[in-house]
Amino acid sequence: MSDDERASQSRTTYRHGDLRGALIAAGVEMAREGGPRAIVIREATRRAGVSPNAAYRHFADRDALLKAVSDTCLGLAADRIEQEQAAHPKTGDAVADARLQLRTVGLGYIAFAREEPGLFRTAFSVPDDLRQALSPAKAGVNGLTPFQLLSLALDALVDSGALLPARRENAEFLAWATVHGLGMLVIDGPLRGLTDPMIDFATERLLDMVDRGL
Amino acid sequence: MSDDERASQSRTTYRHGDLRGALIAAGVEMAREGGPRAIVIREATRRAGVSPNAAYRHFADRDALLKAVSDTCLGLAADRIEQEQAAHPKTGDAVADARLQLRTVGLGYIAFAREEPGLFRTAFSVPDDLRQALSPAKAGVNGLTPFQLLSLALDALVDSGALLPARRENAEFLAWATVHGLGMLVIDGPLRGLTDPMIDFATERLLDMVDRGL
DNA sequence: CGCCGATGTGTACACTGTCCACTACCTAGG
DNA sequence: CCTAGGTAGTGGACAGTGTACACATCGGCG
Repeated sequence: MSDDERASQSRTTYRHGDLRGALIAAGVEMAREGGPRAIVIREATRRAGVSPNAAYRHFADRDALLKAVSDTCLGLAADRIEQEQAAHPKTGDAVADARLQLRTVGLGYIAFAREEPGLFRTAFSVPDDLRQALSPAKAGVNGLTPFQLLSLALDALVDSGALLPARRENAEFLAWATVHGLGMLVIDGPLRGLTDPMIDFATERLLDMVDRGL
Repeated sequence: MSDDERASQSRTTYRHGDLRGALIAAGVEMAREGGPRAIVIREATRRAGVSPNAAYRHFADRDALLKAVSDTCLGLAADRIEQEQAAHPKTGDAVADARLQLRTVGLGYIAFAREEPGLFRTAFSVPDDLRQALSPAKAGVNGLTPFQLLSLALDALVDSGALLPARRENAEFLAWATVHGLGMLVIDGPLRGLTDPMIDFATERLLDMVDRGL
């Protein structure tokens, strides 16, 4: 019987084993269904089979738990982006590949927002800062954060010659803002009622716009 | 002594006069400082000088109040956009004016996000739908919603010949998503730490991108 | 004038975040 | 091997929240 198994059912030991991780996992699950507002300390401890106050050994307060869950969600976003990139193999043409790499970042990002709106909203429900955009806590399984994946794509674009170095600086902001906005508007902004094909189409046009306008 | 004055201090009448409006106003004030999460029924009733349950005569639950406050915030955003437009008088050149009109929508939108982050977040904290984007509840003092202001700007762009009609369809989504994303990232996303000039610069570049890429 | 529907009050309950004192356990040092 | 001390989890308590239910008050309409 592994530690995980022991932790998930009624445990026999006094110590939990990985309560911090269990609380975050519970938080992710609640966020998946109800967004950031659904993250509730007492419910998380209940799911971890532990008394409410045990959470305070690992998180200063609810906001600290929310922050940890939010970081985890960003990591999941990174995973989704990488999954999209894996689904679009390179062709060998450096320029085309670089442009595709940037496009897949956007596609994966939007896909994550649409597939996991609760997690997406949670990821951005907590004030952040550029200095922390590279924090390993926000990274996916491959150790890269969404911001890093975007930066890499833009670097590749410059390397291939498809983007002038003068236009490279801070291009992250433009690309990110564009795609982020679409994600937000699609999941609970005015674009919510749109059919899937319509969203697909809008996504393509948006990415075209970035491609052309960057 | 006006109704407003009577309502704001300890009232003498049993009836409040405009409790619904007072609760929304209180909600806006709380949202201004603490965002959507700070909107609290009991506190709103306290500020209105009324018992907690009185709110339930006017709102089904907290979410209903939140929704009403959110709509009001959208109206305030519309006002801020119109203010920006008023600050950029027309030149007489139809093409230049149309492009400026679109740009001022973006500028006003971002300005609102930066000046009133709490209200901005509140405006988009409630799931919405395109069918309600024109609802008068979301309109500013001139009766237009932000969405309508954007649509008008795009129409002007087509009329002036600066935008091909084929590209007009659903262009709202692209323009809105772009600017909305920047707003979100600036107020509590990774772009938060940026200095004002940096944000100004990013805004200009973003609007250039839309102008070029639409 | 009297009644009735709309508006506000009072009481109550379940639930939350979080503080405090306490307990069970693990482990390093003798 | 035993003990001291820190770490992790428990139990009880409190203030504050959303909200249901029954009741009080009042303005306007017949």
